[in-house]
Amino acid sequence: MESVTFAKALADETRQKIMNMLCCNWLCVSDVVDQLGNVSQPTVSHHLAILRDAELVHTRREGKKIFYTLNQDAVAVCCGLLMQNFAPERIPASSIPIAD
Amino acid sequence: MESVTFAKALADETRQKIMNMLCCNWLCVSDVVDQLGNVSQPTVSHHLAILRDAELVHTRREGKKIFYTLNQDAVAVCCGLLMQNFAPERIPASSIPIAD
DNA sequence: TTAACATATAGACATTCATCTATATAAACT
DNA sequence: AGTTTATATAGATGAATGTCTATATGTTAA
Repeated sequence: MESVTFAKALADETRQKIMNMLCCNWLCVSDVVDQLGNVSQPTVSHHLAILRDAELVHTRREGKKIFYTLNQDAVAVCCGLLMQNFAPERIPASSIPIAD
Repeated sequence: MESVTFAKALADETRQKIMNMLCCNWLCVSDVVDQLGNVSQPTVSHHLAILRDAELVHTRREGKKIFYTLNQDAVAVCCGLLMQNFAPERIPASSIPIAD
């Protein structure tokens, strides 16, 4: 089930902090480590790997550094899925396709 | 952080199955147990308690039975929060309030 | 007031998970 | 080639979590 993977990726405070940092920004691993301040580099790499496996980040290599940014499209799709599954009566009728 | 509680509540397949059953339906605990088929009654009660603590279900007592249904408003609010936090560039401009 | 039924709680157990230290891999520079 | 820098992986450890059985709580009926 796809939405479980998504939920598990979000189910940790440190990971959500990282996602916030990567939202609209490209940061390398050491930047994330510095901005968090209280988590080791391997732990950050571990969290990034979970986000990568869930396809919630984009990656780019630049020399020794590897940059990450949040994949907002994936987040939007997953949130849409959650809405369809768990809040179908709160989706505006205008956004529901007309059957033929 | 509120969105972590939400994500944790969703971060289990059995719990998402239960949420699906309770979406648009009022079911009592034993109904959920029967429909799941492979989980004990205390386990179902445990999952329902987690959903209740996260305020994701409504509850109603009827004699010996206690009925649950999904709180779709809460789901919609939480999904909206996730979108704002993690997909702000995918929110249609029309839905962004105009500053004054 | 017992008995039966529905749900919740307590305690135990195995698994998952977040974190750390130590080390491996990979790239750039001298 | 060897050193430095950046990131990933391996292994260990404690905490959190999902599940079960046994039992307590609460409600209805005889």
